[in-house]
Amino acid sequence: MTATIEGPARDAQRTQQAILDAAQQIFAEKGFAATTVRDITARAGVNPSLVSRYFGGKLKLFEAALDAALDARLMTDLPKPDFGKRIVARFADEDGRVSPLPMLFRAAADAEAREVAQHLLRERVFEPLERWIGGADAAVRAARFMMVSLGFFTYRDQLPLRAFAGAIDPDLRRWLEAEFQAIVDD
Amino acid sequence: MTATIEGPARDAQRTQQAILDAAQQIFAEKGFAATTVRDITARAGVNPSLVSRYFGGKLKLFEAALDAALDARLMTDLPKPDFGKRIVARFADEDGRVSPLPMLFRAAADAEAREVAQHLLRERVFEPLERWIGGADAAVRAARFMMVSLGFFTYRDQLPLRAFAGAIDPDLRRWLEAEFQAIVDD
DNA sequence: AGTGTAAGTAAACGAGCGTTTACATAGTGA
DNA sequence: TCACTATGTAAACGCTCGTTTACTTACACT
Repeated sequence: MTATIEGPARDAQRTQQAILDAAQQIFAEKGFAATTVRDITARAGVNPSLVSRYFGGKLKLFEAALDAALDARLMTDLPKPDFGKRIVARFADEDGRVSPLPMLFRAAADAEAREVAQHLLRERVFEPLERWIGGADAAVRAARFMMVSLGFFTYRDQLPLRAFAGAIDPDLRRWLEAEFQAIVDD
Repeated sequence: MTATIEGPARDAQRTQQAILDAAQQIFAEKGFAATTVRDITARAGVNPSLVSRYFGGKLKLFEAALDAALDARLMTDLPKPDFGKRIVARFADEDGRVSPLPMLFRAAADAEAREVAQHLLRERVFEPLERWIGGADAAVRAARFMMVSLGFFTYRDQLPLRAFAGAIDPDLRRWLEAEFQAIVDD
């Protein structure tokens, strides 16, 4: 079937990675609270107790999963003149990998995971973005980015009332591109 | 102490109202999942079993609480030429009453309450707004309203990284006003 | 005044959760 | 080859939750 990497039947490192991978997927799908340890370990094919053993509990596993998913260049690698189109393309046209931003946004709504999510969001997303934007009002522009992103992801993933039957509505997409472009333009 | 309305010590109608009031407050504070039936009934000063007896369960109580909080004129009573400033003032400068919009947004993130929240959001918020805006692209404009509102409330209430130390930042406020105004302008 | 019913309470039920404990087993070095 | 240790499992613990059941109490009506 799958071309699994061979090796000894018991490998703690590989087991931890399997748990981490499953955690990233399921946390992204259902958020922190709705995801159970048994969900994750079932997908990883291991015993639920290993989450506490290897990661110190569900919350620590969540933090580790987010930390692993958070790429340093979430958006600050994009060219500013084309930022709007490029960031919407990255957000809307899923490129396969797990996007940590919705995971962070959803976790921020959960009381238990909020502290972890806020910390990572601040240090790994907001502040790099603020520095990248630069200028006197960089903080306000970064806040605008957070609001538009939050609105987009939440609306698309959690209450798609209209304009999201399959692909995103072209008019809505143009508006989003203009919004994001205006954040980096003068 | 309080000028309570007098009457018989046992009054089913008044008890139901007390539960409903407490439910509105606590659901608005903590969302659907994080609120327990015992939280609500403790504030109402009654027994937890009465939620099932009078409302048919926690979910039905949530629906009733939202339905009671949803004023028909959430925003479609505002004058369009001044819509931006007025809607931000209504959102930002809490006028005391419980705002049902954040309650709906937060509930939409919860799997169990999502159906209820989506239904109410569609029928009582989105569609009236769409009709009020009018024109060919009313649906897209209404979706823009949802996104900006979602972003604002979520950022303000759940991950205030910056620009929300106490009151809203003046620059951010001006941007929000312009965003909302652009939705109703041509 | 006494009785029937509505209103409310107390307590327990059953399920699901994260976590811990006790035990089994595979791999490794002497 | 044999013990030792790392790895993994099974089962249960303790807790919280929404809900149900059995019971008590206050009010209304004759």
